[in-house]
Amino acid sequence: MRTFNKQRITLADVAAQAGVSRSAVSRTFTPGASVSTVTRAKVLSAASELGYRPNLLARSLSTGVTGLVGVVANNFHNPIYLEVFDLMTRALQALGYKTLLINLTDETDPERSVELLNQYQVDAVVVASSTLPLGFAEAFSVAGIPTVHAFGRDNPRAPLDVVGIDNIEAGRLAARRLIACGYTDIGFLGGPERATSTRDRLEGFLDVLDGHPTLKTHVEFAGDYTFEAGFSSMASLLLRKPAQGYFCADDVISIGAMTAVRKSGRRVPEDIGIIGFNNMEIARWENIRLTTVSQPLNEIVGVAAARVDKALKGDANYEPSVTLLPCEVVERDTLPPATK
Amino acid sequence: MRTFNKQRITLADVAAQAGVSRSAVSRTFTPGASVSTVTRAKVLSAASELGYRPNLLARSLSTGVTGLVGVVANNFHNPIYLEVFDLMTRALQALGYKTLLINLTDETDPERSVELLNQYQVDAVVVASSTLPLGFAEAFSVAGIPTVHAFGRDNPRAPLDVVGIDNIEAGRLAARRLIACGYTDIGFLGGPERATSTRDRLEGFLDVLDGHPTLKTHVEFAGDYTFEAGFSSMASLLLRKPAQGYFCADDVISIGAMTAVRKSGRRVPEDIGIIGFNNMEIARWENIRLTTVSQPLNEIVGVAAARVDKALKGDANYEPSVTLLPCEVVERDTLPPATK
DNA sequence: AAACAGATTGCAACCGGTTGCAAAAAAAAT
DNA sequence: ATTTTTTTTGCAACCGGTTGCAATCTGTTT
Repeated sequence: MRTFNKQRITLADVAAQAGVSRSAVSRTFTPGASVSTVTRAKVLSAASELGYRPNLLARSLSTGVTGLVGVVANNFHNPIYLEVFDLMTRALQALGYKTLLINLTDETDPERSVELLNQYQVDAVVVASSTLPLGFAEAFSVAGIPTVHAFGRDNPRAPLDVVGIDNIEAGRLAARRLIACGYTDIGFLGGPERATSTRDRLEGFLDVLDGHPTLKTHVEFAGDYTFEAGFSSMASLLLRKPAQGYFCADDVISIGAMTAVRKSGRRVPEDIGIIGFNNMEIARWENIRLTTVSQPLNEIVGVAAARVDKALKGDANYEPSVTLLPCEVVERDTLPPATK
Repeated sequence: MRTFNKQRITLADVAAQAGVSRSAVSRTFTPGASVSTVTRAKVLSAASELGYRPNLLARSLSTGVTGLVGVVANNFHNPIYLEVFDLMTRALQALGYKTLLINLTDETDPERSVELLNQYQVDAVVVASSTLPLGFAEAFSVAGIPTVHAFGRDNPRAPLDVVGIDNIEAGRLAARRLIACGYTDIGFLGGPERATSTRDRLEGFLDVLDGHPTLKTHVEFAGDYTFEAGFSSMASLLLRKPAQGYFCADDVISIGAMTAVRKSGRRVPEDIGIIGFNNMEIARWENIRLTTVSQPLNEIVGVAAARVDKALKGDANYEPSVTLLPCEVVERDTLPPATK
């Protein structure tokens, strides 16, 4: 059997080698502590000679800080999250934190999740999801874990950091763009009906359309952020009388819908126009070229990481806050040009 | 400023409340330790009354086990990894481990990574990448961290756990399938030329074709696992004399290539056939329907997690081993039926 | 040269658990 | 009822660091 040399050099070893006290060694590795240049040098050379690496665990135990940030996610089917994980881990790593990835796909009980997080001893958690019920982020916060909800929305019940986009405004944006096509019959094809993000976008969408009483409006929910959901929703819409243009809740849904339209013999955008949401990489592909609303992923993640940092650095005037970033429509080939 | 109630109930609190020693409490929470049923009951009730949760950090300090498993990745652009993360986190969570996601996208120095991992105090690491240079996994292993390389290949220099697919055999599989189309001119469109996965697949591919000296063979590298790479590689191939059918290193590359073929006015599979690799979700989409070689993701991840567990459980007859799982081609619409 | 302030150092307690060991208690054997 | 065996318990040391405090060492100031 192979054994791994877990035997590590400790503080005491270095102290002995350098001929100083353990405190001296500790202070050498604690930024801002008081050590003379000569002892520091002795310690440093002894340390590098022995290959000393401080045990972060032990440090955590006395300082009460682990540097672990839990990243909670529950949707591993939408490619957008791969990008989110990439950006998030890099942002956190750059700030000196470690990313504990927690998969809550199968979890329905906020309390159990809190227990999980507490066990994991995370300093903070960022909930990266627009579909996780609000109760979760709330429960984390109530349990005393600094929480920032990325892709979330304001939650008046538990004051916590939220950073995301203004979904209501995004809904308006899409509605205006569809109206600008000259459409008189406009559809909304949402994701999961219960998700607050969907509901907010619908609110903004209807808000704009309410100002145009002559326009007809359809509202439908695909139920899921998947190709199949988009495809079959659109397929069944096509059997009835479809609208002229649709705002879909997600690029993947959009592509499903678009595929259904084309399969029925109709053309996009000539017969039916489609505008998506997220501007994921696929949307740029030559065979897709989806007109879509883009959210500033990079900024959202950056702000989320910065909020975590601020909360943990014990900034005296830290207060949970809500940051809503603007979206914009990126023009491609699935919507006719704006004319009005 | 908001403060978080980090003040936790400790062993001592519970001991006092229950009227027993701290050891008794500790033992109650240590499976297999010696406690009488009556004290256990006292402790348990005191604990739940106070809401006691053992501090895993402190436990780790004395036991030397953290339960943290580092998952190292460096490619956040291929959707396949989202699925990998999903499966991996769930598998590890199910075994009681926590997933530390480590993004090595920007890292080129194995030594620095080892330092990172050591700091992170992980019990083990699973390298989830086919493109990370072998030196990394090797360095981890040499540093004494149990390492399993998922999607890796045998590395004679450092004996470590490897679980993946038989890329050579996968190359043979694809070659045979293309030959069965009756093609006389067959192409290989690889990913990054240096990646061992690509090289192995090419080896198997050529191995089969060597047995058919009458067939013409083209070898090309897209260089990157992206749509654009596939698109532009194929576009430039089309300017010269393209082969009749191509084995592409990845589904995303395949889709790029397929798009280029169609854009040039040629048809898939009538004019040019394509077989991809990975069988990712997109490959199933109605507008893609890519014939492709599927790798058993679920099994790979499952085995990887199991190996980690075995190494950490201190199984006496644990030995690093290489597990190569078989692939299979899944038939869809981008290759003509097999006739020979 | 004496007095004093500031910088450096080491001691020892602490973070919150685990565990070897010997004493105490309970159960079994004589 | 006494001795032996087994089980339970608490003490105290330990895991590897941090840190308040008092003691020591410097370097000034007078």
